[in-house]
Amino acid sequence: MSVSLCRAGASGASRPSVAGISFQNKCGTAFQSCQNGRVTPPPTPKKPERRTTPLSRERIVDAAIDLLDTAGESGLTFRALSERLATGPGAIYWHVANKSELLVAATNRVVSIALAAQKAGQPGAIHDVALGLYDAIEKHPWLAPQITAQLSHNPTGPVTILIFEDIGRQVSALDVPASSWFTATTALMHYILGAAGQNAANLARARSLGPDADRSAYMDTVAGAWKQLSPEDYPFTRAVAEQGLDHDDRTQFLAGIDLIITGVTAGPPTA
Amino acid sequence: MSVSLCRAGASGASRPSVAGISFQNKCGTAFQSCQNGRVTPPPTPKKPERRTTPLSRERIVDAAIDLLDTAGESGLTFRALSERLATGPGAIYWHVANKSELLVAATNRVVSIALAAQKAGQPGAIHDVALGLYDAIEKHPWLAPQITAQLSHNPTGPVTILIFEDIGRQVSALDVPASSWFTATTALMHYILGAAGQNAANLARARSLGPDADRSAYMDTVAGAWKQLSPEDYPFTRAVAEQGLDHDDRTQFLAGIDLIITGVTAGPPTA
DNA sequence: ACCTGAACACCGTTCAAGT
DNA sequence: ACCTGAACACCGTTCAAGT
Repeated sequence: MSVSLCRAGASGASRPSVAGISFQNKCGTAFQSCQNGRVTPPPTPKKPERRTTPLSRERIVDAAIDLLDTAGESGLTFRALSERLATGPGAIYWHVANKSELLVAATNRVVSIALAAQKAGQPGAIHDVALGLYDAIEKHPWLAPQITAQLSHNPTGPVTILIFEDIGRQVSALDVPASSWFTATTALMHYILGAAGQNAANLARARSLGPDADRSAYMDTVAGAWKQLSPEDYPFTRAVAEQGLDHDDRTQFLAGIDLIITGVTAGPPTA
Repeated sequence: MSVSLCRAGASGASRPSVAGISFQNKCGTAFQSCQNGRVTPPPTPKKPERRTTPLSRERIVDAAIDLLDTAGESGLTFRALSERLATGPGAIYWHVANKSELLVAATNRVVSIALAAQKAGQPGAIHDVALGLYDAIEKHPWLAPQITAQLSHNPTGPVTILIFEDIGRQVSALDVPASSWFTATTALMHYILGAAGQNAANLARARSLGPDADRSAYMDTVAGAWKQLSPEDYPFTRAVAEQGLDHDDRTQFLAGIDLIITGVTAGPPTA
């Protein structure tokens, strides 16, 4: 009964200990530090001497998302975070158990908002869900790796179920037998996360090459690199580079979605 | 002309500076440390006083893969690595530029071997490629996150091209227009990495729950957790849990592959 | 040419001490 | 109840010094 210290256990409600799954796998993921010399420091609001509003889990998660967006995965640090919140690093641990939990909360927040945006059950609803995630991932480049990691580390966790449920609901609205629901939802989910993550990374890298270079210029660069490959060893990659990489990322993305949906509705080829 | 120090620049050949792509994004990824208390220390061979064979890039990569396999992503440390190699941490930097490059080399090695195993151009060849990657990822649970990260960080890097080329070659052998090659290859690639990564993580977690619990028992646990969800909020996930999660991971995996292939060969639904 | 190992600048996390 | 900030046990990486 008597728990010695409340700590982040107070936030236990948002971390359901679902049915016999023990959370012994408390590893989160983080990108290793990336010392690039001059990364223009984000315009910190002059470090207010002491914070006026009290700390809260919500404010911490807000700040974490902000830091992630502006400074990347390696930018989220308890020290940087506490500086931005005008506290010591220890203070954060009162509201959040550890970095892993913070990352889960941040991911959960962003994904929830992204999925709440779209309407349900209409034709084209799969496109809506897919694009909702696509846009969120483009806006938050750290999101795709995070989601993937949380899918792996905690298949019964909130993020996993949020996404699985949302995509799956659209799949079940399709006219397909229930036996193929799982396969279809899984395939869509992995494609969406993979392709959207790839796109977000491309975009980020395109930007880092200078503000003048846009995405399509960058894609040309990639195609250019591929064209240098030896034709004997890499005939396919060269051929694809030759026909040029698609410059409209969204139609390219949706083409993949439609491909999978076609496969779902067409049914198995042999059986 | 005169390069002051050779260092890992000697290994520059394996790190092609492809066509105008500057490698300023030298971030790799690493899981944060996971202090689980008692992780049975791997049976280190009694720490030989001093190594007899000289260090080499190859031996370092070997040891890195070994460490990754036995101690996980967080287990790969320059200190742990140098201990296993009976050196100081600094010695490794003579043969390898940094941790990122080491991770790329390890990934490249494992992927190369996995893809070299299967025969080309036969019917069912896509299954062979897919299962080759699937098995490698199952054997090396750190592989899927690594491949994904390298896909994102370096789309013209060796790992990316190796996989893209191999899958794509099978796609181009299918009877489909070249215009759909890219979409099909991309969809297959993301599905394979996502699904195989998920499976590897499940397997690892199943094992960590005790050697008695096997994979299918673990899947039952997941399904059990899903059944606890509220029927109003999560009708789909509950329905899927109700019909039970597939216990044969490989057929489940291949079902997804076939679904995508069906979509490819059936052509676009509307256009 | 290759290796050594102390040192540096970071991390996440803890915890006695304050209010 | 909530916060502070020094301290701990790590990291990756560097580099003068050795052979």
